[in-house]
Amino acid sequence: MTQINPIPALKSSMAVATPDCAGCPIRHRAVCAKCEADELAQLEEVKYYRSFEAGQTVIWSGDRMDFVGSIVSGVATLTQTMEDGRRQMVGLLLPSDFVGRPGRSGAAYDVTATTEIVMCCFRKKPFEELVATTPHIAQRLLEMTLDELDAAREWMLVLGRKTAREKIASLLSIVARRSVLADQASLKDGVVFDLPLTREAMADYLGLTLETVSRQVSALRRDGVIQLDGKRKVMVPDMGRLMEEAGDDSDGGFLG
Amino acid sequence: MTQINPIPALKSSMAVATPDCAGCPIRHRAVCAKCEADELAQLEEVKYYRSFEAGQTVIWSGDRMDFVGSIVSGVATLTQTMEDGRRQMVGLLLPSDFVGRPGRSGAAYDVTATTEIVMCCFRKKPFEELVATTPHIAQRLLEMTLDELDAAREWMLVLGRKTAREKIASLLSIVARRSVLADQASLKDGVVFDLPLTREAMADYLGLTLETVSRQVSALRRDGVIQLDGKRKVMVPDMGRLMEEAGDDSDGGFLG
DNA sequence: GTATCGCCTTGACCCAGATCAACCCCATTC
DNA sequence: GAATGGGGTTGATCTGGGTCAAGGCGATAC
Repeated sequence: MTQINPIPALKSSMAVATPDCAGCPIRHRAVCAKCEADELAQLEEVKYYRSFEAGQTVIWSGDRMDFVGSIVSGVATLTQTMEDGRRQMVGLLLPSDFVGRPGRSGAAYDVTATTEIVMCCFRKKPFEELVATTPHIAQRLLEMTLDELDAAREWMLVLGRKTAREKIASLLSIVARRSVLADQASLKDGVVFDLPLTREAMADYLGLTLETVSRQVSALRRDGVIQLDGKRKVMVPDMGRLMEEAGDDSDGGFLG
Repeated sequence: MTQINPIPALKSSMAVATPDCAGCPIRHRAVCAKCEADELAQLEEVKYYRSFEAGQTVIWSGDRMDFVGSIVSGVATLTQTMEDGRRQMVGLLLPSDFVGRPGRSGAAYDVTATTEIVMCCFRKKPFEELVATTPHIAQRLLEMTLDELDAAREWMLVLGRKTAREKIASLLSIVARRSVLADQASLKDGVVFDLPLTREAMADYLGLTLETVSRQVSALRRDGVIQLDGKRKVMVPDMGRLMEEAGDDSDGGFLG
């Protein structure tokens, strides 16, 4: 079961992204300018990068997990599987998202790369020591975990009470918001992004079948809520409209 | 909207429970024996108790929340509501569960007492200062938040992929496990507990209608998985059977 | 007593989304 | 360029759970 890839040499194509480590939990979502330098000094010796190809499993549920880290680029998913094969995705990991659970020895979910990804990892022991001795780090992790908890609870509403069409719109809306933030693009009139998930992965996230996903995506296209360029490139002419379709009661601060 | 009850004098009937504060995040789920005394000394001056009657709202989503705390006795719920009235419960708060979000100013969900409850509260400012200066506290909170995140993700599987019958069995199984732990009762053959939720509340938790909840509860009774004494008292002759009905792939350490 | 109210149950019917099945599209590979 | 295979679409049909409606039951009020 356990399938740990050897730590790969960085490809030259990654060299641009890695020196700044956009997804590093310490640096990117900065804890504290004052102490950041010291923290990094401590961490550099236990920090390393790993990359995975689309479709590869990063770690299986139940396996020992001797690192924590975050996504630098690409998209990964957290999924749970029942004995009879029913699957539910419980998290979508985009760049800057944290992976791993300080204080826990095993992985609780399957982590799978859905695109090629690069992760910034820290060996778990020294990272935990840092957490134990540096209040700001534990606070920062608490902050990030609370964000994840909010996201999980928002998703409970999606899973429990929304229609298939609203579910699709909710997913597109979330991916659009995150992608756009990353691209620093202005918007309000027209957002374009790549959908990094297959129809099946979308179905697993939304608690639907892939056929229903396909039908509802087609319906949203037919109704002009989205436009498609190929299967994966999505254009949203009016984010407000999309968020209405998602049944959101606010724009989440996305629009002016 | 904002509805804060005056802090009530403790009833004599509570006096038994409160001095030890079973639900206190610092004490009950102890952080560290060594420093506990100091922490408590700091906290006592900002710690107080509040009680609410069944049906009362503790705080509304969006309201300012100037305290954090935990449930000492009784049961409360976290719910989210859409504009059109669809409701999804996103958390069930049992004794020892934490309420509130350090570092956040507003409540994210409606918190409602479903039975009479007693909470142990801390004023938020001083609590946050303690968190900022005491690594163990932040770590303990991180630990508790990770537990909640796991629970939320487990619930995503329930909401997204389980049938109505499995959903009911999952809920009964969770409440049974928590109640029994609290009672220190032995088990393996026969568990009895009170279901602190109306059929409607169960429906809101499970993403079902109250009619479906009623039908499936009846079906589980008819099939001998549970026995009912009145509407709320539940007897489970065989926890293993119940967990099979819930579709759980493990007993969660409950048996054997 | 009986009226009222909140909560629950049960039945009849309906529909959103699942299931089953055929087919399309397009990138690889030989 | 034919074969293969992994996504994706679309249609036909089925069904689990929703919706609507009619009581039941026990507690409190008069």
